[in-house]
Amino acid sequence: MNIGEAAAASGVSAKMIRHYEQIGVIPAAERTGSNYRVYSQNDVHTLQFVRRARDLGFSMKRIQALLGLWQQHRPSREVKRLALEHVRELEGKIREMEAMKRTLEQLAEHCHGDHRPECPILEDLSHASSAAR
Amino acid sequence: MNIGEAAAASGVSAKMIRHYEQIGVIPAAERTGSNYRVYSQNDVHTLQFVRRARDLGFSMKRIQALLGLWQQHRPSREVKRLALEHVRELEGKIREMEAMKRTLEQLAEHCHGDHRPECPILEDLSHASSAAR
DNA sequence: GTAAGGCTTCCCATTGTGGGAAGGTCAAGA
DNA sequence: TCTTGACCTTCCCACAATGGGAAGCCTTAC
Repeated sequence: MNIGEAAAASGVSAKMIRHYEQIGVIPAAERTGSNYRVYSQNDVHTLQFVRRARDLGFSMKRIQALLGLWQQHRPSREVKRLALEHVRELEGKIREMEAMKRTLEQLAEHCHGDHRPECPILEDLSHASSAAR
Repeated sequence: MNIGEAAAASGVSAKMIRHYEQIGVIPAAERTGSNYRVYSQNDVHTLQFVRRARDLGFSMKRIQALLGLWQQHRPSREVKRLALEHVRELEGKIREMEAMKRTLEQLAEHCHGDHRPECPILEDLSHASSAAR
């Protein structure tokens, strides 16, 4: 099948399929005589794997690693390690964002939000001192 | 003072100060005869404002808006609106990431993480069907 | 005067995705 | 057979925010 069909079947845009090929996450597809990329059912499966991993927030680097582990039937140890590393990063980002959110909510709570220019939010921003990260 | 000093005093790197000037978030600094940028205490204050807003996760677009509202003593209504918009976006991202985290933790929990290649994480990725976003 | 360190601009890289242009290809219908 | 529309190709540009580094000018202290 052509790239468009593979894109529809995998949920990865044609643009992205070419990109993944270019950065080496997936191998270069075979070509027809007229230089069209050709995909098999198996390739679509690989693309679905990538898609799902992206949906779970994995970086392309880790996805490449996961793909390798999957296709070569390597020990699950590595897979679990990668996944838990990712979970730890997610946790870090979540905590950061929650701290921001809390700070902003507290500031906004005390902001009248009316015609007056006085505003605890601007107060905070203009007297930088507290730490949110 | 020169850009290096302003950077040290504001916590914004010289590189970033030039960038903010270039994209119009801060006005172009005055120059000395030898083309060095010159900053006042007031400029540093503005940079600190930007820094703090970045720490709270605001996008540069919103920071530009906030700076305008601050410097022109505009009604706090707008400020509050911008802040709450940002909070809502943070919430959305936090929820997304928590969903990913939950999914991954559940999958990892059932992964032996040993020498065997069987792994529920790879199982999930290769049978894409569930939705995480 | 010279050396060190600061400043200037310009280009490149990151991460993941998309838009769009210019041009080749293919299939179906008139 | 010719045309047309839909598809494919590559190449460049964009986003947001940040950093690295090069080449060259300026300043300051010794």
